[in-house]
Amino acid sequence: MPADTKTALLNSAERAARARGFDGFSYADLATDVGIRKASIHHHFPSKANLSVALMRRYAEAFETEILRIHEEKTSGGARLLALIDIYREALENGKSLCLCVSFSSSPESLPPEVIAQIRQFRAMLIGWLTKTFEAGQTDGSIAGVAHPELESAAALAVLEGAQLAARAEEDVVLFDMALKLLKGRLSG
Amino acid sequence: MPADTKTALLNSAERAARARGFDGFSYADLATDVGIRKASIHHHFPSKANLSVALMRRYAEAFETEILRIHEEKTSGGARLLALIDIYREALENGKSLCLCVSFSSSPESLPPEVIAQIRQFRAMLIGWLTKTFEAGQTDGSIAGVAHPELESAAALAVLEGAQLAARAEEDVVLFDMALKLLKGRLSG
DNA sequence: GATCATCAACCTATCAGTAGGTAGGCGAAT
DNA sequence: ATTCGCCTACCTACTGATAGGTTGATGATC
Repeated sequence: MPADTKTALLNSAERAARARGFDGFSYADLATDVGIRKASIHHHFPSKANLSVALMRRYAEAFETEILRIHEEKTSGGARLLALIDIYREALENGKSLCLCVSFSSSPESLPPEVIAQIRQFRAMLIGWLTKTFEAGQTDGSIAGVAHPELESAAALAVLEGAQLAARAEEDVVLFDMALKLLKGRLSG
Repeated sequence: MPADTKTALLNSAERAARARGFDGFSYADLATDVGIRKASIHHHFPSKANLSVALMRRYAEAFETEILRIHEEKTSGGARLLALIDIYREALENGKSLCLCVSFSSSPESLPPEVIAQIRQFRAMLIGWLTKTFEAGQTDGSIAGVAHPELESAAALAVLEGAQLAARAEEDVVLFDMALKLLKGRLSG
């Protein structure tokens, strides 16, 4: 669809990676999906490692933009956290897909060190945002029972990612909802 | 080491699957590791799908035995939960390995439906055990702030699995410890 | 007690398929 | 005239899997 082939390749690769993992799609799949020849992909992304870096960079940038937008749009910590939970739930697409970070985290041995560094940086950024969010929720009372914002954020991210993994494996979004129910029960505002 | 070649294959495959994922090892790898020819593996496990089923069955049985043992050895809910957390932490092997369930959950598309069913059953069993454990901790006061044991257990399992995934991806066991710190802080006895 | 069939366990050799990647050429746009 | 985007045509490496054969042990039969 996009006039830009490179973007079309990134879109196709991201969809595939999130649904079937980084090892779960090939240049042949991409070529078929986008409508060019397999070898032509190498013109845009010389290697699959190269593609993975571009994929992760685009994803991290888009994600950061989105949570900064949430931070501006929503005023309470509780509302912000709920919005993030919704992002992870939507990314599941009824148990058929993961967010790219979880997908890539599932097969680190297939990724170049550069992507591992990107993943580390992405998670650190997200933990930072979450810590601010829990602090806000602690102050404004929109998240119940917060004593240690930093520990809460580490636990919350693990729940989000773990719940997504389980829900996708069993193709049942209820597993995600069950795992998040406790946290959501603490939110208001 | 084991006189039994089949057991040696299972051991090698489990180690490989937990370290590099189910797609991360081949019959060739197994053959080299165990010291027989690649084709001979098919004598014991006709297909890789077949092997995955055997792997998951053995794992689930061993795991269930272990948590039943914990249930008998430890008297308080808090002590039992702590023992389970330790199992997951040990399985990480300093960020180089996952428990088999998380590893398999990372690549469901490579596994036969039978294994997906085994995974579902395994998680249900574990959730059941965890719910009992949170109930015990609620009653005996060894786990603080328990209001909904079933929701606690779903969240706890997600944290354990998510924390393991992240810690392995970044090869840093501190990520696991951080994610579990909040829960561990609620335990006593 | 020697022969015989059966079996598990393993072998060599090879299969078709797919992976990511490369070389070199062609046409259109700048 | 050069660069860009894409092509055809390949390549090497490796995947899981198969066919068919060898070995040695076991147990029954004569």
